[in-house]
Amino acid sequence: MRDNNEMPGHLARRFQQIAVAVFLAEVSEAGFDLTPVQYAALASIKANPGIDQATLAGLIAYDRTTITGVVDRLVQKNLLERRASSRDRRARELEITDEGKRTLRAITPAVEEAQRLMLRGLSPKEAAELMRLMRKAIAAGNELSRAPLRETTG
Amino acid sequence: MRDNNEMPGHLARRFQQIAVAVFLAEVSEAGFDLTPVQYAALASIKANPGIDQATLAGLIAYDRTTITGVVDRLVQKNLLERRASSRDRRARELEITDEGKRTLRAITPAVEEAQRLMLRGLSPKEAAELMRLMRKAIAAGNELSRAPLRETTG
DNA sequence: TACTGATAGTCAGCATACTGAGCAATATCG
DNA sequence: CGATATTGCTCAGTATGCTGACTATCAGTA
Repeated sequence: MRDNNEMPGHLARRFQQIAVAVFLAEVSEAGFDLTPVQYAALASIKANPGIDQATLAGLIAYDRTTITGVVDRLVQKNLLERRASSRDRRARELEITDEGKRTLRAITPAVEEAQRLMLRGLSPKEAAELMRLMRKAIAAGNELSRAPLRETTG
Repeated sequence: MRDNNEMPGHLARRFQQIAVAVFLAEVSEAGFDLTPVQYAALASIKANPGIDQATLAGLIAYDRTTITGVVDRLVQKNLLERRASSRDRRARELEITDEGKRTLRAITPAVEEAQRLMLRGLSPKEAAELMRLMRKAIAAGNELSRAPLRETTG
């Protein structure tokens, strides 16, 4: 069998596994209980008030069915409000609450530290190169997953 | 907010998301129903007959509790046998079945093609560099997840 | 041998992620 | 306008992955 270390799929999973562990550890240490996708959703909603779930899903490249549950839990935690859209009665408009904004501000240093920590084995130049190569591979494969990135907000 | 494209955690998740989608698509097209972890487990057990679950988990860097379910499903599909160890009555020895060997052989080209496809946006040199950098980052963060890689078979 | 600690496996519970299906509402085109 | 296609969201079902707890067993030691 081919060595796992020669399988990009294995390396991708492993790197992401560590990234998630580092994220949760830093966030937990800072006194918060927020997952990576919950953070990404919260930040995107703050930057795009009133965004609907489908557009949000496209912005952070998550499946719509996953976003339903994520938003459920953020609403449960009083970090988000979900209300019916007036323009399109199928859609749900998402708005961050004051508590959501406070949480986002307070948690950001831990998130930044986590991003730094997950690359701690690399020099700054290597870290930049890793990110460039991941971006390039991702761009080429964007349409291959069910949840591609969609850059448009409208 | 920092751009998602500047967050290594986001890029890691996205790359892995595409890697899994490509893997499942290729394997499905080849007529099989096997997930990445199921493939990794099957291949490791073939290479290490009679391995116990904890050692297997260490070899492919999965959590023990995840491996329990994975092995359950592989046994269900008649690709594995799980039996009590004679040396250590806590342990379960894992053995690949003939059908498991046939499946592994038949599925390998699809798996190789998936590994190639998930890097299709990169030149060979870039692909090699991406893998080197992921390996380096992973090595530095190995102990940060609950399921670190353990290279020993004994 | 009795005690203590570590290890192998499982389980309950939770949160992603996916497939496929379904409903309601909107957009499009004849 | 009316039929059709598309879109936004949700749900059921399945499979990872994790935390924390539990049982059974083993290993080391007083």
